[in-house]
Amino acid sequence: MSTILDVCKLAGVSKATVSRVINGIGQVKQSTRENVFSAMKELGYRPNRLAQALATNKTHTIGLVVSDFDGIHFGLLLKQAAASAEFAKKQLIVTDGHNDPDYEYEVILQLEAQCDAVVLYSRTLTDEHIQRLHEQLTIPIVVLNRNMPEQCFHSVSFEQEAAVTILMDHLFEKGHQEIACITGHMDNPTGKARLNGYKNSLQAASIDFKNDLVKHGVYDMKSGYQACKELLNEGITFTAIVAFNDCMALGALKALTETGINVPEQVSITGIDNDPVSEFFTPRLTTVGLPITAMTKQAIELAITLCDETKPTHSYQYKGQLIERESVSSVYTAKN
Amino acid sequence: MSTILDVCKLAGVSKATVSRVINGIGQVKQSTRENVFSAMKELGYRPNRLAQALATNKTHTIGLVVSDFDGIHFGLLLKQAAASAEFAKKQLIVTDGHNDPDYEYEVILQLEAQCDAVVLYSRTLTDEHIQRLHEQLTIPIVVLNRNMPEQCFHSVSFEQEAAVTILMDHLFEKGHQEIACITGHMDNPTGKARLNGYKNSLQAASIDFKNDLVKHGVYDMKSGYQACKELLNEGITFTAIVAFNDCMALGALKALTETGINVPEQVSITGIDNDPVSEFFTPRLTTVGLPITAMTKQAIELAITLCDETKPTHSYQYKGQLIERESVSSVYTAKN
DNA sequence: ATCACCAATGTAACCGGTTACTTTTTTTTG
DNA sequence: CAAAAAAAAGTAACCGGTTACATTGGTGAT
Repeated sequence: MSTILDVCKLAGVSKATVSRVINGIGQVKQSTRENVFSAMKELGYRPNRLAQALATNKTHTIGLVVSDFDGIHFGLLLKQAAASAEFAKKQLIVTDGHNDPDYEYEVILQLEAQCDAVVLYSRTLTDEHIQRLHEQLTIPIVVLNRNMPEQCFHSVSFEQEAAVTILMDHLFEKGHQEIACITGHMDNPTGKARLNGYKNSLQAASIDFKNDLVKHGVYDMKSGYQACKELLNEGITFTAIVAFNDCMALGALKALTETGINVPEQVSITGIDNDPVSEFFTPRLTTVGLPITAMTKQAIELAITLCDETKPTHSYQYKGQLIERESVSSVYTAKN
Repeated sequence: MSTILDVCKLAGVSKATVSRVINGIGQVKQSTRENVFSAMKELGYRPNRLAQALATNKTHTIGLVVSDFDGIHFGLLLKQAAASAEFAKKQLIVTDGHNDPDYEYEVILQLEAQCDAVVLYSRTLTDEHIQRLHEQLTIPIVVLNRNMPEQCFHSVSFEQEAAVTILMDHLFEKGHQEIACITGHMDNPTGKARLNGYKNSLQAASIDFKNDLVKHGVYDMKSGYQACKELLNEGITFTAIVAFNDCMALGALKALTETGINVPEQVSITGIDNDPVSEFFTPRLTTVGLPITAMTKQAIELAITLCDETKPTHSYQYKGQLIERESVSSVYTAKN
């Protein structure tokens, strides 16, 4: 790999001049500029980003940290992040935290010198972790898809509790009263908020909360399948399932189908996310859309803005919307 | 962010000594070492990776470039890549090429200064692109999941043609003769190889190739759905579908189900990949497993090896294996 | 006490760029 | 045509580390 010195020699000028040509700033005679360009071309020269970053203290890079690469949103999330970053001519570095908070914490600290800002989509870090990071890091953080209790972060979040409320209300409207719940991880704010949505909806409808109707999953199809099997094995009656994401809802769908239970005739199912695959199952899944693409766009763009200017912290809140398909039926027609 | 100079001042030693302590090389008196450590701790110091990389010409980073973030393998691919990299204490930088060969090419060149080796999982780059990259780059490349015509690259690939052959043989065994084919992108070696598999299998079985039975998709569910709709609309008879990946097979399944055609009673469907979701559809999809996790592990480990030593180029070839589930039935029992 | 040797530490150049400041060259102006 | 102003180019310090080499100080052998 050729360096700026090779270009200097070939073009017969100093480093400063080459640098001026590269960056298009300062005064350079047209003929000199052309010489330098042709020298660069001849050598296949491209500036070393590391050296540039070190000299300017600007990396033109956004770090994106996710707790785990196999989350369901990651297709859309990464795609949009990459698109937004490219649009602003920033490099995007994506790293995962292996679902291990300590490792993830370490990864983010490591990223500090390599990025101008970080977007954090974390499931495993606690609020305290994030708080500590915020104090420790000299680069701005944008927290994505997580409701932070205090307003001291830049964040782009989703109204988790409302998402469940929307589903519950929809099911109530259809006459459902015995509604099972398949949660996600309960060790983080998202899971807790969604469960609150479930509980509060029941309370608002004056229906007793029954612990037996709640099973815990981990957001993948398999755990949804297993949770549903448990419900069935325990002989609990329910006419509908609220799963905390589409994957688990589809896993539950499989469990019911396998057992010979018709969805939605006998049991209705709902999810959250509007995962692209949900449309391809039969029946197509009724769900609450999580606008991950829009949220990601917002977060990356915010991070990019923060590279160049400081802004007062602001939280963007997104709301879910009910997407009605065929996995829910009225309980009145279902009784048979 | 504190620098090595801050540590020097606080510990009362020179940069060289601090550097020795950081890297654990050279002679340092125990008491000095302790002083330096406590100074580092007090300051929350962590070495700047960029500066280290610039000074040593070693980044301890592996670059992973994918054509597009929303490919179906990326969950497993990224997860394994991250795991293998962490295991070797290397940083992993993941970048996508937005499905644009020129952009992807540029991205890879940019990565040169930031990585010790690159793993390339590209759908859009041509063989010539890769050849040129190979000549131009000073860091080693490992090509993942792509059969390179010549042996001049490190590569980890999959026997694409054989994967289709396996499926065709399976269908022949079950008595199928009229087998439709839903391809992926035909502008790259993978698609071409798989189509060859289809054609050659037909020829080996003395069945005429019919162009009408072949529809082109783009590896996602929607295109599988549409391809299947076309087949149906054109009124072509077929008893089985070979799709070039699971997603499209599942899209086709949806199209058939919707039309009231029973799978596998009336039409059998097969895919390629063994995508985790395939097990959750009804019927569960019969497919050829693509061992993406093992392949990724191999590729990353190879790349890591190549950071430190040059090795003669070697191609690792992986074979698919038939995973029989319920989406294929015998044509004899199917006739009704 | 002298010398050799080795452990411990420091000095300074270097990695590949950027940039404030200085010097040289060219152009403008009276 | 000389002086002033503007343009063009160069010099050298700096970013935050590493490392070859030089220097210092202490130890044991003679």
